Amino acid sequence: MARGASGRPVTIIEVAKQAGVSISTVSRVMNGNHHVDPAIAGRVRAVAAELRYSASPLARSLVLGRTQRVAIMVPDLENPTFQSVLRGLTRAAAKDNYHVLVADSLETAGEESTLALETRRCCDAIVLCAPRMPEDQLRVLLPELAPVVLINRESPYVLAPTLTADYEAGIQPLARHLYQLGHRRIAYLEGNPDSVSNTQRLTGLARFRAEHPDADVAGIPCGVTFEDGHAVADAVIASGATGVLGFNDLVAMGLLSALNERGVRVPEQLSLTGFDDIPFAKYMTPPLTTASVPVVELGEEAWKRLHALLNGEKPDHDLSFRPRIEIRGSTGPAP
Amino acid sequence: MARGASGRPVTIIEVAKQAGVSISTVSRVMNGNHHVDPAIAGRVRAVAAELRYSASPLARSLVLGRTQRVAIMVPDLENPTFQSVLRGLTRAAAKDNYHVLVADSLETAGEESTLALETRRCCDAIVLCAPRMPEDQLRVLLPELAPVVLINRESPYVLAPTLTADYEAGIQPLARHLYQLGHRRIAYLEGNPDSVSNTQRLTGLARFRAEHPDADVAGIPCGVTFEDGHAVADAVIASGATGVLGFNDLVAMGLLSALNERGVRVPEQLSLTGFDDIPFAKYMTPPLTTASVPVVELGEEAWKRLHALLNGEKPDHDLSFRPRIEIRGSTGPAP
DNA sequence: TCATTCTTGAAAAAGGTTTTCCCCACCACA
DNA sequence: TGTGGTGGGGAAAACCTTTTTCAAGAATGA
Repeated sequence: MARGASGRPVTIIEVAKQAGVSISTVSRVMNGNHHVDPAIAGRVRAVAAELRYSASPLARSLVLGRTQRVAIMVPDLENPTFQSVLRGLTRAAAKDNYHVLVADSLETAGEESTLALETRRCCDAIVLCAPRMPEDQLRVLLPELAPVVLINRESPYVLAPTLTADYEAGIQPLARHLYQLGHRRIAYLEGNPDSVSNTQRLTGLARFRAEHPDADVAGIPCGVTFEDGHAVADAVIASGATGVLGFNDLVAMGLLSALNERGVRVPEQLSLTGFDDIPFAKYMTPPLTTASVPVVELGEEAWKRLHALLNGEKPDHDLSFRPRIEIRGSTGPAP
Repeated sequence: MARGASGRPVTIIEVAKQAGVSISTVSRVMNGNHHVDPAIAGRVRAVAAELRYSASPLARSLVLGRTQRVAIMVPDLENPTFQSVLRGLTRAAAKDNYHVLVADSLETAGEESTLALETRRCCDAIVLCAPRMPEDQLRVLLPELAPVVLINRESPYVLAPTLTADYEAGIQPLARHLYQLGHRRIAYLEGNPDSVSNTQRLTGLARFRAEHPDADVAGIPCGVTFEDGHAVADAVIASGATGVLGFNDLVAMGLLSALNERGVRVPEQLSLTGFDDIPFAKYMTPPLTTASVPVVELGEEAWKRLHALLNGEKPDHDLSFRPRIEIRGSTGPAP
């Protein structure tokens, strides 16, 4: 930080003194106010540059009532999905001169509301990813958080811009894809039972089951991480399923890894799908058949809505991204 | 945010009025100052709770001169390495009630200094990852940024806590590992020519060459991403190398993917190593031999030093993590 | 010359808190 | 009863900026 003669950060007062003008004038110049003599403006700017002055964001925030900062709370910063949302948000916000504060709730369900509120106080708005927060808790939280954009879950009670991936719609083409390949015994590796996105997938699978009564779709409790997927390999094998729908790419990759260790060949003996299309999915061996969710764009769209909200404009319509099936090498004809 | 009768956020003044005490007393109570009558303190706390008052972080920051916030600037938020550092930093800082601001410089070399300075002004300290910033630029930047912790590059001129991975030392066991497996024609997929970490690897390889004059180590210009690794497959094959050292796991995985497409079997026809041991490396098929760098801990250690700096304490010694070789399935005997 | 417009300055309010300084009351001791 | 000390509480300064108000002076046009 630029320090003045006093050794402390240089303030607007010193610039004013040095330039021989009033504080008002410096402020007017720095904020692009028109009614100021170009000659004086030039001098002020020169002095400001020489002193390396820039207004204290803190003081500015206080008087302006905005911090040029938004936050995002994610359940797990380790998850590539949220990393991508964060990236999309950060880059989009940066273009409008906003910074992004990141909060990792670590899925500590009890603290999520508190953390969100506390984080929200430091900035102008917040993006909330809380897939497992109980509905009634969300309901009281959201109004306190406004402006807020919700990601990956809807709240029927409160009006907040919401961006989702349509997991219910997305899982069906994957199941149908397996079905068309001849798979009749299908296993679904379940995510967190109390997460919205897991419920949606289950609903989608129920539809699929209704369409295809001859298919047997069995749920296997699993989880959301590599390790979870890795751990259920034996259960999968024991289930006799020939096609497996992973809750997400991570569990699919974990399972794939465990299957390799056990000598089970994919897709010859077992077909496997993921969900999300994280960057690594297409580089697996075999490349993972999955449903792609444009998470980076989700982050960007979140910013658009936040930005609109912050400017008192009406945000764009809610968006539900329809996952797009990406057929790759991890699925093949049923044995 | 809790809003008072006026519709605006409730301030310390309203609490004072409601409790029939002065502003000072409320402040003292809220900050745990001892010299206050327990009865009054109780009343103040009750009123504060009822009004859902909590002090404005902005105003607090202004008067306290600290924001309880630190920043991290990374060259590319898409890179799993920096994601992990961010995660380690965020979680460690959260334990001490600090928030983390994230800035993605996007490797726009020209703007890096400006972005860092601007970001730094919003918070109390910053973690800098700028592997490609020219030395002289870093030299003038660092003093301006203090308190600052440097990640993955040292600056010989300035005293700032520095955390690095010893890429020079780390690449040698990988090369030796290939050598011991009989590989004599070895290719190194180069990262960014102007990045410190690439230079260090080259130095390490020079050492290896000196040790093993009969080994032929050729550099192949590549890059740092999946796509870069994927793109050099033909050049690698044309080089006649039987062992390949990737700049990092990403290029190794990209190359692996391209080799699979071309029917080149790993490790039977070609052995391949990565660097970093990102979470996905061990789930590849075959699992990637690599050198593991504890990036999450790097983020945590960065926080420790930042925290010390912020409290006027002497930070722990600089740390250079010696990468640990992880031998997995992607390397095997030379054909 | 007069009226109008433009530019600048001075001063103050506002934003919300912490902290320093001071005062008052109370207690103990002489 | 007077004095010194102590502990608790209030007033005000400080943090730094933007914005508003008011006034004064200069320049311009009629």
